[in-house]
Amino acid sequence: MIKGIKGVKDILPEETPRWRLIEETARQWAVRYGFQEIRVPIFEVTTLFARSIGASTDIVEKEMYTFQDRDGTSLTLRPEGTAGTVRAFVEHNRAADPLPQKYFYMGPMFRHERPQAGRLRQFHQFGIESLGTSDPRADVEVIALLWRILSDLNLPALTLEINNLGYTADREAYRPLLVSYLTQDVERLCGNCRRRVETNPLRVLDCKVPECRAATEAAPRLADSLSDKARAYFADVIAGLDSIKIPYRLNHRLVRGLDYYCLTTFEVTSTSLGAQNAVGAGGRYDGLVETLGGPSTPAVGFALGLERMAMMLSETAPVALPGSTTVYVAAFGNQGSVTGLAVLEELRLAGIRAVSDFRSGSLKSHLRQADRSNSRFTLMIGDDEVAKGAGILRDMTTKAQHDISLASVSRDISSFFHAS
RNA sequence: GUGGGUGUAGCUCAGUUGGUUAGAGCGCCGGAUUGUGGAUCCGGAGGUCGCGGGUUCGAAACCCGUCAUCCACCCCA
Repeated sequence: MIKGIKGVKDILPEETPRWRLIEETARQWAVRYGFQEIRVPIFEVTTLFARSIGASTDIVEKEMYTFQDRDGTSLTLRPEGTAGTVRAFVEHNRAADPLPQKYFYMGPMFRHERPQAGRLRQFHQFGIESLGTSDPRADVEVIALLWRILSDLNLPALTLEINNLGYTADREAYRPLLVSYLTQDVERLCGNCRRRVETNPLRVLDCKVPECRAATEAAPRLADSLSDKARAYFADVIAGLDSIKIPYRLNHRLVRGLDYYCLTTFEVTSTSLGAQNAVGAGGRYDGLVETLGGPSTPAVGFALGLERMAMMLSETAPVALPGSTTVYVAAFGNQGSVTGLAVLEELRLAGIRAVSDFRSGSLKSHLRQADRSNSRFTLMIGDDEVAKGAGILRDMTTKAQHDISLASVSRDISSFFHAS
């Protein structure tokens, strides 16, 4: 038997209503906030991701699905959505468009990681990018949208954490301070963090290993190295969140994994998720557009993990199953079967939801299927009915039965619906 | 990449210190006087016991390997 690929899941019909609810809620809120949908390719030239996400990140170093095209160029299945969106923005010179550029997207992402609860190799994200606005209110708007989507779905036990990473220059100034502090006694750090001191010292701050947390407790804080401009910007973001009553918690340890973030970073986690507890996260990335060859363009955005949302949704609200079918056509016997097929089609053309189980030969088994399919009515058509030119419409709850002329089924049934 | 748990019917799981044709519940199909559903009763279909070796007179069970899956580390949405 050919099986699906490790870490790649099927979303079966029982689950799709839940997914639709999530997707439609996200889409609806994004549109309400003035975002427009963009659809970008699922694979891109490898250098796009290497350059935007950061060459020394785990994603680029060991998690990308990279392969060669026939002409030898290196292509990669997108591990996240921002790079492709920004590439499209630059490529189509959207910066020249005077309107605020606010996009949302959703779709599959790919990362070669070890599968775990809430972590898959093909997973789905809903993301938004607000391009061209450096006003703190743009940050607030983005965070508000994120919070609204999650709250609207009633997802449990959510916490929004926010931090200020400052400008690149601020981090440049802070980095040596932190490094010299950390190198004082490297022995206290976990193996990973010892390496990080060299490669990406800021990441040491949000290491979960208790020893590392203790070691960094008294470390110099990025907040103290921030420029006045960065502080002022962040203060405005905070004030904005307060004014529209978005609950948040400051977390000076919050350092995002992707290289392109600056100033505002944020993350929403839930305690109901297990180890992979981030539902959504994002931040400002003012330098990225320029890095990718576009004009200097400020930007903020976030991404939501759809399967993590789906996990949480199943705990709280069981989503209604697909709406019940309306008419079950029970066609049996030689003449009945032939007529039934035509009637079935006619009902559908008339906009009526109609089903039938072609395996059933007896009226009894048809009725069982009708019951199982949750149909409100069953239209019974046997040879006798064909001879009479009238089928029998049975209301499955009241068991009342009425003759329906086969010559004008769809019209007669429609009027019958309105009557009942 | 590392560690631990689990692999028996479509699903959830039993299977006693290794012992005959491997079971249950649910689901599925059929029947209970000839064309009327859900309940009940009866019957039926469906399993290479993940796979490959090994130990044994005998393995679903014990040993080794392997694969899959889940959870955790790591990392992240």
